[in-house]
Amino acid sequence: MKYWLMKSEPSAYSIDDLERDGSTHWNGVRNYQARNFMRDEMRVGDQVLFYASNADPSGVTGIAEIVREGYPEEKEPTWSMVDIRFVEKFARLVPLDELKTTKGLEDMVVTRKGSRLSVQPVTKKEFDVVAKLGRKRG
DNA sequence: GCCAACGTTGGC
DNA sequence: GCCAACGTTGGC
Repeated sequence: MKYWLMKSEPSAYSIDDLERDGSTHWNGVRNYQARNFMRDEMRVGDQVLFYASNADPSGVTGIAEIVREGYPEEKEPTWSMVDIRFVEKFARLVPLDELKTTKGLEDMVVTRKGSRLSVQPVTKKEFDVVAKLGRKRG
């Protein structure tokens, strides 16, 4: 099983929207590297850290899961999408600041300066550390 | 809203 | 194939 981090601006689509909808199509990704992860590497059951970007503060807000593997967008088949479903909303948002200073997360892509990749791989260890932080009441 | 850090496009 | 111009992302 693989682990991922996917970004969304909460003004566009938040963890609350995902909880309400149950599942959603993850379309609109227009970056080749991100597309290739979705098209080639995601498998049903993979776990996803749901990240709120451009937020106040930005950070991880919960967990989702891949329920449909990469398939082409209808109007622009160059691009791919996956389907995800809601798994869990964290007890608290884990801010980017905290990710940067938490031991064991030094190599997370999202903590690197200038990392604009909206779909990123994370390790199981990183996933577990973040999930533990999110479940802890702050 | 600003702007640095990217990724993409297109002229040459 | 280079690289300047342009567009976008996303932290702040």
